[in-house]
Amino acid sequence: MPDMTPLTFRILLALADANRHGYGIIKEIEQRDGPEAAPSTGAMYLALQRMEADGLIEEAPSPSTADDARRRYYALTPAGRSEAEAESARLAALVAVARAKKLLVARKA
Amino acid sequence: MPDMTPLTFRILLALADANRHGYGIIKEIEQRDGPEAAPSTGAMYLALQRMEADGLIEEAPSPSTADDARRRYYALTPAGRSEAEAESARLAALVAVARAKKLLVARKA
DNA sequence: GATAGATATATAAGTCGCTTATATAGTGGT
DNA sequence: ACCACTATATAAGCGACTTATATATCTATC
Repeated sequence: MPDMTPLTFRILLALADANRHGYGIIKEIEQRDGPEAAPSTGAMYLALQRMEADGLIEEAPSPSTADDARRRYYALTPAGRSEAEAESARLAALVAVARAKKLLVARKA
Repeated sequence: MPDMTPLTFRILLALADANRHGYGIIKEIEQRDGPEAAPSTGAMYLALQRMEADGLIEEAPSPSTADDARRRYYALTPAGRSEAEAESARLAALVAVARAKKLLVARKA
């Protein structure tokens, strides 16, 4: 199995510190990386379905009783966290190569 | 335009410090990341064609007169280098988030 | 100088994930 | 009431990758 898609990793990353719902993940990416980087709703909900089927995430209870009933929250499974860690390490290694080849000027990560 | 594909970035990365030919890039990735991470020949040559059409790379002369005549060498264009730098920065930012969310234990990059 | 295995490039068929578009409906502010 | 925003979902189409196949050269060994 080669590496996961960039969107899959971004979703795992978003869920790493808190359970979130699809639309909330989109908004989080939008705030952090700008509106251009935000995935479409179509991509997001298809990705969530696929990731749940793959056992990377699972549905979680709403964090508040007064929450919007439409929201479907997701949490990382142990497998999902493990995959996220593995991909993080792979990306970190890639960034290290980029730095060695002078593609990154300042040490930012 | 969203982000480039992982394969595209790996190719740009491979060409960042030297001109290389398709098969050589595959072997370089295989040595650095293991046999599982190596792209298929089908993916490689299609990617090279696409990237040349997109102006990210261009064909370069053989580095040696005694070289294998079948090899087609490629070099980064200025646009290709610029894109590689931009994607490197994006990935570095992503790795920084992964580190902040405790997905990376040791500082490796 | 024949054979074998690695090297090297290329393309077709099929799969899969993302884009674009559309649909539906609840929520919150004025 | 109205309207924009929030929220999820699915279908059609496209593009990138996988798998498989084809072809040919190079290098080592016998």
